[in-house]
Amino acid sequence: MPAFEGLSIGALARRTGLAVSAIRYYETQGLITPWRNPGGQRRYQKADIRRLSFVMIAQQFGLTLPEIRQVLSGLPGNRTPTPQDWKKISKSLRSHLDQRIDTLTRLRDNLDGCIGCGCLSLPKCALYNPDDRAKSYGSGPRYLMGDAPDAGSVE
Amino acid sequence: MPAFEGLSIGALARRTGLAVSAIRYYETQGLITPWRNPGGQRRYQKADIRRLSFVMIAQQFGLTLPEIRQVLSGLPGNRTPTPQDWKKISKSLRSHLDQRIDTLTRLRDNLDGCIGCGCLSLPKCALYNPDDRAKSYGSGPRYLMGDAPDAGSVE
DNA sequence: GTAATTTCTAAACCTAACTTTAGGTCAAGA
DNA sequence: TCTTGACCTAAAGTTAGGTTTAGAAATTAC
Repeated sequence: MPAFEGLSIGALARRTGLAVSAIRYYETQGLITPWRNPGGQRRYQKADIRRLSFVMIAQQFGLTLPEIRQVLSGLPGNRTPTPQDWKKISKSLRSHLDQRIDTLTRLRDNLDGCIGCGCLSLPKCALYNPDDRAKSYGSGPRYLMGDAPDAGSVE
Repeated sequence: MPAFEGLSIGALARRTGLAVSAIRYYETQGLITPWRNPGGQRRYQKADIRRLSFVMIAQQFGLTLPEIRQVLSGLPGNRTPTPQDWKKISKSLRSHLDQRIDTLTRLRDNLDGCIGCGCLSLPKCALYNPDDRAKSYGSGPRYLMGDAPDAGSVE
């Protein structure tokens, strides 16, 4: 059996279902690091199939590429990852996912409260300034669904 | 009490916490429709505060602007929406949210299965081709997390 | 030994959801 | 009235996550 010469980028693309251009792009983002053959073409380890599959799964879970890079940095750099290694970082994925589910569930419950109580216009509405507001909206508090405290009713 | 002359875009921005530029952008996307004063400046109804708040909430829930436009089209066009109207379209938001939570929960359970059984490299891994794969990856099935059926083990 | 594929790089292009900029107008207050 | 701040339009810029294009070099297939 001949020495393993590495997968070409096209072969890796076929094995993962990714586009060749996407694989090159992931390289620029530090998600995968091929070596080059004498002609300058990229060559990949078989373990990179699994690595890219992990990237795809993590993306379905809503992680950004920088986040995925962070998670992948939990893999050993000096050897091919074992199933135990993958198990470990999969758990880190899982906690990401748990958080997102919690957030959405909390938002849903808040929305239910608003539907139930008809308070859609009140500053004390449960939707007001939930923890999950990502942005900071400039200075001072903001009142979702309608009214500032001093503003009377919405027409 | 003088007639209500409408809110300026700046006033609306202050009341909702949105940037003026965002409100103008939402107009191009058909999410809000101001009228113009004699000088050509935009003027908004007070009910538009609630409308934009709804947009912001729906965005937190992960809807795109076209989707939000669709949901908002459930509001009456000929009169100011009542609390009942808002309640109705909030329920439509809720079903969006339920779907997303279901999808994520299913993905999480699949991931758990993979962590538990150590099958991360198997084509029969629960992560293989879940219903939630958004894209179609070209021709034929794809094998996530590593191996094609004929491919031997990943190194 | 050719011809057909693949791959290479660099740069431009794409969508979503906005923001920023430039140059000019409108409105409100002292 | 004058001046400042708010507003106007159009166009270009921004970020994420890629794709497309162009022209050249490497590989593979026959």
